[in-house]
Amino acid sequence: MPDSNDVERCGFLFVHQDTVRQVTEQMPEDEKLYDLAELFKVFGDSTRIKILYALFEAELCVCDIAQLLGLTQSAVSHQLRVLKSGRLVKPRKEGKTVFYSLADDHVRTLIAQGMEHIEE
Amino acid sequence: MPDSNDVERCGFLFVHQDTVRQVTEQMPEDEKLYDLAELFKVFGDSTRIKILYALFEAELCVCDIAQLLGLTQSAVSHQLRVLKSGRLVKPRKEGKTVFYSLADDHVRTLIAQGMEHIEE
DNA sequence: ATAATATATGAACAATCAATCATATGTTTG
DNA sequence: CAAACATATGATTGATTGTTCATATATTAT
Repeated sequence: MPDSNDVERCGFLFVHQDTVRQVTEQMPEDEKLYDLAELFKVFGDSTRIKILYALFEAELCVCDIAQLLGLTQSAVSHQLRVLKSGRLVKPRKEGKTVFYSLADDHVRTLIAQGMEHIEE
Repeated sequence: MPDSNDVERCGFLFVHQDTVRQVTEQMPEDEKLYDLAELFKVFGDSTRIKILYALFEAELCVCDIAQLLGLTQSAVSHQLRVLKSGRLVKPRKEGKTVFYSLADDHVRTLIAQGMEHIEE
């Protein structure tokens, strides 16, 4: 029987205060959860995934990527902007050309982990 | 100077046929890339991220999650449906109550990796 | 059987987003 | 300087998405 500290709703929640406290305590702050969702959102588009995969093997310029994936230059540029603001790719300017490469190894790791889940 | 096999566009692409071949060869099939994007899309919402975090510590029923996160039962149910179809959570029915828990460890790993990227 | 409870589902609406088109910026070449 | 080229950006549009509200389904209790 729940004691006076317990708020009984749907028969379960708050029946075990310690579990609730544990869940609440380990929950990161809202802003972090929001940022995390934003990060995954960047991965959540097949065009951007393709661009990242293309950059797995080589540094490529915008035009290269567009040709390789059969996309318009504009579409690629817009998506690179998203990837860049998520710090997943980084640009290197060389004259009028801009080469993009993966920003760090988290990109590879995350995609690899995702693939594992898909393929299991 | 590019040889006859090279198609010169924007000055770079197809200048090095081997790089292009390498990029093309390691690129997974379109359907897999699409599925991968779909998976990340599931992680790409702060409500769903919150639900997953709540399930890190404990198996919870729909009503528990709703109360814990200050959401309506309907909203939670709709999102659990998305998480379930992405095989990120699994239900366990007990009478009229349905308890949800994380489907496997990829969820934890992926979120942990994402957090690393956010926090660096 | 009826009421109460927990969850699921369908329709509707506002918000977000990716692609497109047109154009701007910036760099090199003649 | 003007033309050509690589990339970036802004506006628009069709499509997708998360929440809400109302209701349906399923299980338990009276």
